[in-house]
Amino acid sequence: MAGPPWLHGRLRNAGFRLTLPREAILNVFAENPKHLSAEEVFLSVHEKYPGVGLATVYRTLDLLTQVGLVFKFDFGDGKSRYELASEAVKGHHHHMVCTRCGRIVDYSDFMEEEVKFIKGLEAELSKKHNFKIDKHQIHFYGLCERCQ
Amino acid sequence: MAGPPWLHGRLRNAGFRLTLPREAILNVFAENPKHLSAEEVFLSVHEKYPGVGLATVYRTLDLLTQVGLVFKFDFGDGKSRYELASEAVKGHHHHMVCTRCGRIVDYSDFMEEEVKFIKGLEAELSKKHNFKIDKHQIHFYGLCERCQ
DNA sequence: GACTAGAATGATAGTGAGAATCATTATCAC
DNA sequence: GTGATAATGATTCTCACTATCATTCTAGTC
Repeated sequence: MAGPPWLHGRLRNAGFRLTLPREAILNVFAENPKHLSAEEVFLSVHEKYPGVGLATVYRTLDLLTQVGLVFKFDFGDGKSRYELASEAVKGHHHHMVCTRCGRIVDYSDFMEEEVKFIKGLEAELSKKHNFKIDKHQIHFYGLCERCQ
Repeated sequence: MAGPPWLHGRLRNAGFRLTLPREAILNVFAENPKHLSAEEVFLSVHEKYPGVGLATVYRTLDLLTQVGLVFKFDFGDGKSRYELASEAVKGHHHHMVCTRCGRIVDYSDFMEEEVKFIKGLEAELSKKHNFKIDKHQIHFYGLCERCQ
């Protein structure tokens, strides 16, 4: 595996080593840019690299989240989901979650207004409550097209 | 226990029975209007009514959430949290979660602007994606005053 | 008020996501 | 290349929550 310099740099700078499982896991996201659960990542990695264990997947997902390469989401179905940060940034979007079938619909409409609004709110709240905000999540819940 | 008519009505209308555990659990929220985990509710109920089991607490919390008397939140610490809906409505607020100590800080500043903005966004999204939105959650994550 | 269908309960076992453990292996500064 | 030590894989463990089922309680009917 090549080991893209941006990954290498990102990990090394934070004092972590570049290993095959870590590359393999990141590649899964690159090939499948969606909201993946740890289980799904594990199955995907396992196809190409059967040696990679589930524990390593969990550890690596935590690591990548810490380092900021991956975003972690919780949509309330009992399992965390992960998404490549570069994807999320390139096409910044939020999520609508179907409370019946669990489908997650991305939307990127009105993001400019939304981001602008949220950033302003963040600034005000940080100041007033002395809370150092570094991340936000907005989720809409309801019924998707198919489940209504 | 008296059995407040609003509770009685709310449950009966939905085809559910009024039972002591259900009243007891609702009373816990009335006495302690915060974001309680199922475990915390269980311990609280258990003091006055040791007969009420954990399974019933979980079932009842689900029920109350369904009926709309209680809101369910997930702040990403592995356990769901619940809050009396009337409280939440009376003092509509959102949450900031400390990623170090897990503390949850409520804020109700700028709610009017926020609600107005979100409602507009909801309407647009519903129309465009044919998604029937009935609930939203906004969470800010970061470091609280004490943890910075 | 007694009777009854069936909803709700409590005790307990089961499930499943994720964390902890530890001996072994791989990375990388030198 | 070598060695310190970070990372891994296999496994076990934890713990929030669900399923099961015999028993109890609610509420409508008489």
